[in-house]
Amino acid sequence: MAADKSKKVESRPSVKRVVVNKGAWTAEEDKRLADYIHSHGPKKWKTVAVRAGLNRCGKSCRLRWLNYLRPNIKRGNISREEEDLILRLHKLLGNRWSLIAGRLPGRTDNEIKNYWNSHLSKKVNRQITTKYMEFPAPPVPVPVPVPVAPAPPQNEIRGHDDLAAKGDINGASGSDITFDVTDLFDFSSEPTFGFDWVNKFLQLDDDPSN
DNA sequence: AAGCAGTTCAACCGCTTTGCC
DNA sequence: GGGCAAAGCGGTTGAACTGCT
Repeated sequence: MAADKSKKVESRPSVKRVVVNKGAWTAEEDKRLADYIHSHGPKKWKTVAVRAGLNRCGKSCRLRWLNYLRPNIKRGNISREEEDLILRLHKLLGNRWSLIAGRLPGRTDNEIKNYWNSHLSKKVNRQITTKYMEFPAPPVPVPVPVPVAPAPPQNEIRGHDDLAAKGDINGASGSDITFDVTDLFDFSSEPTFGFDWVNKFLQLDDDPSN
C-alpha cells in the first residue's frame, strides 16, 4: 500500500473536537503501536492508543495489531491445503471467520473473509452452477414419503451453507429448484492434506447420533 | 495511451458479547 | 440485576491495483 489513504475525522464533532486519524496506517504509527504492545501487552486498546501517542481509536489499534502487526502472521499465498481447509470449515461453520481463522495458524479472520469473498465464494458458486447444469431437466417432483429428520431450530440456521442444507442455496425462498446441494460439498473422496482433525471433526458432524 | 470495469484488501462501522463494578 | 466499558465479530466501504477494450 504505497499511497496514503489516511484522512482525519472529527469524532463526535458536536461534543468535543477530537481529531483522530483514519485510513491507512503509516510505518511510524505501526512502529509506535508495536513498540508499545511489546512492552505493555495488547490490552486496554483505548489506553494503548493514547499512551502510544496515536491519534487513533482503540478499535483501529486492535485491528491493526491483530491483522497486521501481530507476530507469526502469514500474509498472502494461501496454499491449496489452506484453501481446502477453509472450504471445509466454511461448510461446517458458515461465516464464522474468527473460528475458521482459529484453525489456520497465522491467518486472520479478515484475511480469510476477504479471501472467501474474492476467491472462494465465486469458486463455490461456479461449482453449484456446474453441478446444476448436469441436471438440466429435473424430473417432475413426486411426493415420496421420507423419514422426517428433526428440523434444526430456526435460530440456528445461519449463513450460506445452512441455506444450502435447506435446499435454498441463494436464500431465495419460493424457488422450485430442488437438488441435493450437500453433494457439492462432499469431500469424502478427496485427500485432506494432513488435516486429520478436520476429518474427525467432520465425522463427528456427520454422525447422526450427535 | 486512455478510459472504464472488475478485483483486491486494509480499514471502518455497527452490533453483540463479555467482564467488571 | 443493571449499567457501563472493553473486546470481539461479521458486514461493508473505498482506494489502489489490474486487465480489458
